[in-house]
Formats: sequence, C-alpha cells, structure tokens
Amino acid sequence: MAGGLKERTFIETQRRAQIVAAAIDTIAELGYAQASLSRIAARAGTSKGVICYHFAGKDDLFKALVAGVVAEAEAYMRPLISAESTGRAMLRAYLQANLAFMRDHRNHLMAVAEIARNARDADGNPPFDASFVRSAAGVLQQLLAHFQANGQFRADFDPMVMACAIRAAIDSVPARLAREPELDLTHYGQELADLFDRATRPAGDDHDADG
Amino acid sequence: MAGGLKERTFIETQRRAQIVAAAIDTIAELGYAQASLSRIAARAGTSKGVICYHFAGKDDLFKALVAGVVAEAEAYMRPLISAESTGRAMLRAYLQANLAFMRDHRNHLMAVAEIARNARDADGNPPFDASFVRSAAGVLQQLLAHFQANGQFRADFDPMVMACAIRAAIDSVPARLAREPELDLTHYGQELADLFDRATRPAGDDHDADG
Amino acid sequence: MAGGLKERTFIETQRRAQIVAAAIDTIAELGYAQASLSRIAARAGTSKGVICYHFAGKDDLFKALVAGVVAEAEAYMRPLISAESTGRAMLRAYLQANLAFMRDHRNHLMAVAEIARNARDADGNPPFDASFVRSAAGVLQQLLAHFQANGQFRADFDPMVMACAIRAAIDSVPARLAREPELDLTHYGQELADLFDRATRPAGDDHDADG
Amino acid sequence: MAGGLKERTFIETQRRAQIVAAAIDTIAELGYAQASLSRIAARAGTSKGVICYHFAGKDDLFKALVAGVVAEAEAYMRPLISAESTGRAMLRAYLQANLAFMRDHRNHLMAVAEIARNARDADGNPPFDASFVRSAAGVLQQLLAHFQANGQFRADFDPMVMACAIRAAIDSVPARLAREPELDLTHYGQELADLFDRATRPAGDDHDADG
DNA sequence: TATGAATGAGAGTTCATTCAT
DNA sequence: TATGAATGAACTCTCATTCAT
Repeated sequence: MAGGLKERTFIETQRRAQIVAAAIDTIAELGYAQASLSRIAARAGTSKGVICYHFAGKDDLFKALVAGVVAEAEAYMRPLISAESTGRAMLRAYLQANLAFMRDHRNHLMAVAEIARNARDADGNPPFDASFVRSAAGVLQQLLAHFQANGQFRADFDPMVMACAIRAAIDSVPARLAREPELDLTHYGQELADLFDRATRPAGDDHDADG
Repeated sequence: MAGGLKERTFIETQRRAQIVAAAIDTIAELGYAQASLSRIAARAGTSKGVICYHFAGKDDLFKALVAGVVAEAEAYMRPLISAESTGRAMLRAYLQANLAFMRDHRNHLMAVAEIARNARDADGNPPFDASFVRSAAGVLQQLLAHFQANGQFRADFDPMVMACAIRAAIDSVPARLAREPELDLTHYGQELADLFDRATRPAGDDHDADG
Repeated sequence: MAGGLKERTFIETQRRAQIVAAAIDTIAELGYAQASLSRIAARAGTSKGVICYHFAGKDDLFKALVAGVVAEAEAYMRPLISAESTGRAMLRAYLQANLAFMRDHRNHLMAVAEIARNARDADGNPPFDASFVRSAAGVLQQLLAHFQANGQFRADFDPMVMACAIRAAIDSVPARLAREPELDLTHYGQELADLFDRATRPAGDDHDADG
Repeated sequence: MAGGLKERTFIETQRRAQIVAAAIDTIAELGYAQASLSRIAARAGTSKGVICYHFAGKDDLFKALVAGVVAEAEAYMRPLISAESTGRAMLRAYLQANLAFMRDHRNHLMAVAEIARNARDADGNPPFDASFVRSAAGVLQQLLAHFQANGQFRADFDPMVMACAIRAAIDSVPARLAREPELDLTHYGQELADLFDRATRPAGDDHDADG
C-alpha cells in the first residue's frame, strides 16, 4: 500500500469527469442555488447514488470541479502570458488569454464563479474565497506593482484598485456571455486591452501596442 | 375598482419594511442560498407565516426588496450625476455617486446582487436580469456614446465594452467590501474615476479633472 | 421578551406528548436501530414533517423522551423510598418501587434503555450514558455505603459491585418483560428483595423483613 | 453431494475470520446502529463487496459472529464449571469463568450483546433472543433448581429469578468495562460470587467458600 | 391582522445488496 | 475468487407554502 492515495480506475476517472461536466452545465444554466444533486444526476443520466459513490458528497464534487477548472485555466493561460516580457504586453496577453479561454469554457468559468460566490462550509464561511479568487487578483496586483516599480507603468495608480477593476471586467464576462451568446470575445478582449493599456501606460507613451 | 392597487395601511407598510430589512441583512450575511424564509423571519423577530401573509411568497418579497433598493439608489444618485454638465465630470460623478451610496448601503447592494444572480423563475430564467442590471449598463452606455459623439470622449473605444467594464468595477465592490470592511471607498472611487477618465478622455487632453 | 424561553401552546404540548408516546412504543417494539422518524410518525398518525416541526430533530425528540421518563420515574419512586428509614427497608422499597413502576411503564423504560445504549452524538460518544445511567447506580452505591458505614449492612461487600448487580437485575427486567408479558412483577420484586436482602444484611441478622 | 455443506477453503475461512473480527470491533466501539458494512469493511481493510461475497449479507455475517463467540465461550467455560461437583462451587466457578472469559474477550461479548438486543428479522422479531440468551439463562436456572432439589441450595428462592439476576449481573459487565477499562474483573468476580453465594446457600451454612 | 400548526416535496447522504468483469 | 461499480430505497432534515383560528 505504497503512497496511501488510492489510484483511480479508468472507468472511475471517466465517470467523475462526466459528473463534473454535468455539474458545470447545471450550475451555469440554473445557478448555484438550483443545482441540486438530483438535477446534476439527471443531466448526467444517472442517479444521486452514483454521484455519492464517486464523490464524498456535494462539497467534494464542487471542490473537484473548481480544482479541475482552475488547473485547466492555468495550463492554458500561463504560457501565453509568460511568453511576453514587457509590462504592457503581458497585461494585454493576460486579458486576451482570459477572454480566449472563456470562449471555449464559458460554462466552466460561470460554474466556478457561482461556486466561489455561494458555497459555504459548515461554519458559514466561503471555502473558496480566500484560496483562489483572492489569489487570482493578488497575482495580477503583484504583476502591476512590479512593472510600476521599474517604470513600465505609470506611477500614479493604485495597483490594488487597478487589479480589482481588471479582474471585475474579466469575471463579469461569463454572465454577460450567457445572455448574449453572439458576443464577439476577440473584439471584447481588444477593447479591454486598449482600455487598461491607456489607464496604465506612462504619461508620454501614447502610441498603441499591438493587439 | 379605481386604480386597481390596494392601498396599504401604515402598519402594513411598516411590517413590510421590517421584513425587507431583515431579508437584506440575511442575504448579505449568509448568501442567497442560505437565506430561507425561516432565517429571514428569525432575524425579523417573527415567523414564516407573517412573511407569507404580507408578501405573496418568497419571490414577491425579493421583488419588493429589489424594487425598493433600486428606487433608493436612483433617488440618491440621479441628482448628483445630473448636476454635472461635461462628460468627464458626469462619468466621475457617476462612479463616485455609486461608491458613496455603497458606503451606507453595502448590505442593500449585496442583497440585490445576490438576488439578481441567483433568483430564477419557474422556467429557470433569471427574472431580474434583463429588467435592471442590463438597463443600468444600458443607461451608462448611452451616456458614453452621447459624449463620444459630441467629442467630449475619445472616439476609439466601444461604449458597450466600456460601460460593461465600469459597471463590473462598481458591482464587484460590495463583495470585496464584505471581505475587507475597512476598505476606503473614497480613495477607491477616486482611483476608479482616474482610471476610467484616462481610458475615455480625448487623446491630447491629459490634465486631471477634479476629484 | 421576558424569560427567553418561549412558552408552549396547549396544542403543542399535546402533540409533543403524542409524538413522544409513539416514539416510546416504536423503540420498545422494534428497537432503537429500527426506530426511524418515518415509523414513529406512522405510529403517531402523522408525518415526519410534523415531528421535525415540533422537535428540532431526532436527537431532540429522544432527549425530550428520556427527560420525561426520568422525571416520571423519579416522581413515582422517590416518595416510596424516602418513606423508609432503615437500610434494609429502603433497599427493599427501592427494588419494589422500581419493579412497580415498571409494571405500568414497561415500554417507557425499555425505550430509555435502548436510547441510553445506542444513541451517539456527532463525536460518537454516548450522550446519555454518564449523565443518568451512571448516576442511577451512583446514588444507589452511596446509599449502600452509608448504611454499611453505620452497621445496618454487613461490612464485607463492595458497594460498587453490589449496586451494579442490583441495577443490572432491575434493568434487565423490561427486556424480559417484552418476551414474557405474563411475568408476575410483584413476585419478581419480592424475590429480588429477598435475594439482595440476604446478600447485604449483617451476619447474625437472619430474620425476614416484611415484603 | 454428500453432507450438503459446502466445505470452505483455507483462504475463505481466513477471510471470514478477518471480517468477523472487524465486525466485532466495530460493533463494540461504535454500537450496533453505527456498524454498517462500510465501516466494517473499512476496518477489515476491504470493501463491502468482499463481505457480501463471503457472507450472504449482513444478517448472515452477524449470525456467524454470534455463533462463533458462543462456541468459543462454551469451549472456554464448560470445562471450568464441569470440574466442580458441589452446587456452591459450581455457581462460583460459573461466575468466575464468565468474568475470566470477559477479560480477554470483552469486545466479543459486547458485540454479541449488541446484536442480540438490536437485530431484527424481516418481521421485526429478534432472531437471537430465544435461541441463546434465553438458553444461557435456562441452563443456569436448571442448574440452580437441581442443587436446590438435592438440598445444596436453600429452598426458598425462585430459580428463575435468581438465574435472571445472575445473568443480568454478568451481562452488564461488558458495557461497564467499556466505560471503565481499568475495572478489576478478578475482584468483581469474587464479589459477585460472594453475593450470590450468600443468596443461595442454605440457612445455617454461613462459612465462606473459597474464591 | 396575525400566527401557530401542518404539509409534502425535496434536499444531501448512507445504506445493503447485486452485478459484470 | 475477488472487486469496482452501480442501484434504489430509506434515512434525517429543511424548505416554501397553506390553512384554521
């Protein structure tokens, strides 16, 4: 019994993925409060019992869901952002990578956002809040502060407020996308990039960066 | 049957306000999913029966709650914004009025946001979404487009995207405020105003507006 | 809001008593493990919802059940025992009062015994054990030790073991009574009184006490 | 198909013993109501499926458990008791053999007691009750009556009540032992032997027997 | 106008058992 | 011989709502 963590069978991995997918779509469509195990099971074509067999419970399912989406998002976005070197380019890449990922994973992000906002543990505290939503904004804030310090960004903005505004702009997209599926995310991303580029670039530097 | 609307006695109006207040605090503190009639009643010092007597049901209570807060917010903010004449000043006033209102009505706005995000009617559709969230952004979008047309704002941004970003920045504040009650909203409002001022003002016009 | 404890309506008191009675009979007949809220509700002629309306839950129901029976038993037995003055007479009264109470409250005592043995709180610990089962034996042990000290009982027995044996003899009766409803409890009580009288009375004192 | 009973392979016998051992400990520690196949399987280091493969079901497992412990207890105690010839010695040996067996098999006896008290068949009747609990008391009762008839015990006690009291004293020990693991069972056994010796020996015969 | 009481659906979870492999 | 997977019933409990008073 080396390792301690029991390995997962192929079929179990498959089932878990199927159930998580059903949970994502259910939450995205009906909202957190309506996403009962019954409805998730119905969408997955199984029963509540199966879900509770493969997951320890609802909390465990949602934890797995969030972890999966976050890992997926990081794997997608990190290389795109790290490929850039200047502050302006990285900020633009950050925004566009977020929006690009959204195009194919709208429901995933909506579900994660719903869970992060609504889930409470036994004490009534949000279990996902501090752990990653905050950290997502935190990383961005540090990035802004770094390039602000070395002069690539203008000095007279508060990196915390700026980071919040950027994250808010990104996080509001999934909900909007649900109402307007035809939204052009490429255009949206360019506009956001322009917006925050203007808000952050040094005073004299007003030539446009590339899209 | 002149008018059709039944008039409310003083005591009934009072009771309804008391229940709505309890609902606001309950939602703000525990989140939409945990805000049952039981808990709301307990906070109001009454019982579920009383709520169902004064309101047609939970949906009706929440509808009244949202309508009340929206009216209050409009009454507070409209004069502050209308007092300005230039585009830049109005945008700044818009942001600061929103944040100022938030300072004294954090729970109200959090509750409305929670309801707007989570409430669903019998068909699973969000009943508040189109009716006011969209309209809030819509009004802002029209304002931006107006001053863009007459040259007070730069021409090369999409008013829809800009309006969304501004609303997102504002709407994300209540949740953040819940986690960081000591947040300085005056500073926050000035920073946001600066941010979006830079993003919208014409190219050559880089002197600061007032705070 | 003086007092803090909400007073109970007549009808509520009645309903609670009815539900408790159904719970007693259900546990006595089917055992603790089979006594689900469904079965208790069915016997009471209502539904699970009603039980959870009048009690906070299963634990609360069982707590009320135990408290009620214990109070009833004490009220019945205490005067009978206190009426005696000598050790031998009190021990005899103790045994016979217990058995007499059993005659009319067999199910009550069986239910309490089942709950005491099986109920576990969230941590897996028995919530009733130390609080009253132990204390019932403890009081008896002190009584034995008292009369042993003043010479009314023989000196060469361990009061703890004797108390345990007496309580065990009493506590085993309800279960037996369930299997043999025709059991003559008066005779049983006299025999037990004789038995423990012989085991406790001083060496030379072998005349019989009264029955 | 000679005999009709399928013979068991070595490995199967081993597996069954392992599962039974896990069941014993689980019941002794958590109580009958909490002893699910899941928990038993977890303690045995296997899964529910394995248990249901080796046993026909939960009832069959418990039946095997009880049969095993009863056989073990008989094998241990019978020679100790049969070695004596007089009534007083046999009664003393009976009590001390029971308590001695308990010292090394506390969990076994607790599990059997739990099962005997709680298990019910499909009709709600206790399946173990008549079959062995009663018989344990029955054998003792016959023994008492036998020596009462030939004058080795006093004539004026009811063998049935006496047998019940003795069994009750014995059967109550495991539960007490669980609460007070440091209990001195040798002392306890001697005290019980003294107690019931005094209650059963002929009137004039008041010298002590050996421990 | 107000409220205690009741109701039944549905929540999440655990359960013993069966089955295909 | 063994086991992972599935199943569906039953569990306790909470919910929004209705009703008689």
